[in-house]
Amino acid sequence: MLSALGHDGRLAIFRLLVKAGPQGVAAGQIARTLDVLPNSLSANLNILAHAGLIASRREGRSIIYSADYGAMSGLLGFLMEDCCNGAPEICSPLTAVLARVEGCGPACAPKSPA
Amino acid sequence: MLSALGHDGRLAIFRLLVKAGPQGVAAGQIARTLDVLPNSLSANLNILAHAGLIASRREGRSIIYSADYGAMSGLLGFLMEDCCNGAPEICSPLTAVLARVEGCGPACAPKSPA
DNA sequence: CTTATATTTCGAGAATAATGGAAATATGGA
DNA sequence: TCCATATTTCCATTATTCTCGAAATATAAG
Repeated sequence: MLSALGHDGRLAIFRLLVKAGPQGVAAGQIARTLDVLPNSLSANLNILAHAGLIASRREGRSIIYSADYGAMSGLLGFLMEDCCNGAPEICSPLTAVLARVEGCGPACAPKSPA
Repeated sequence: MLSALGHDGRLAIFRLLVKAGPQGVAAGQIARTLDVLPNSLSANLNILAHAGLIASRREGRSIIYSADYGAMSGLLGFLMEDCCNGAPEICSPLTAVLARVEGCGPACAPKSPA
């Protein structure tokens, strides 16, 4: 997953998909938005999907891609536990980040642009 | 940073340094612990350092490498904010992770192996 | 000043990844 | 069936990264 995200284009794709929400975005629209060739995009979508970071579903002629929240959460959890185990200086600021985004919790509105 | 960590060997190095704490580990000992050639290690340490994830200091004949907690915290913060903005499903489990590592906070013991 | 230890730098070869054009597949509609 | 749209697959080229041996640098000690 880290190497999949360690690529400007793929990170941009993933960010776009996360911001788009669970409904996802069609491949063609991703290509237009990010101004990349459809075949390059397809290859990168494949890499992200193979890493488990995104999912896809067909809808008519389009194929809709969406971020896999669980996977990203798992990745962050792995990094945090792997890091915090012995390094509270890493996690401490993260509680502040979580507090700032504040919408994070079982009882929050799905979309509240800060 | 993501691409620096998106490499098995470098991730192993970084994890080792995080676990070692602020005192750091000498390059030679890293090489022995992870069983990698010293020149390969040096190249990877360079990549991690250039990404800002680790720092180095000379100590006698050895060069001691240590994890940069602030950089890792910043990376996680970026990922969390970039992701949570609109995706509480990602952050929600992370509060649980933070609660589990529990040592994370201004007033916690620096080392409490769970 | 020579020797030993620790680490880096250099350089070449191999492996891997990225890019982009062109063709192929899949779906929907006339 | 035929055409248009959407996406993928195939392929070759280029670029980047990885790996490892050998030499170079830096520090310490006798």
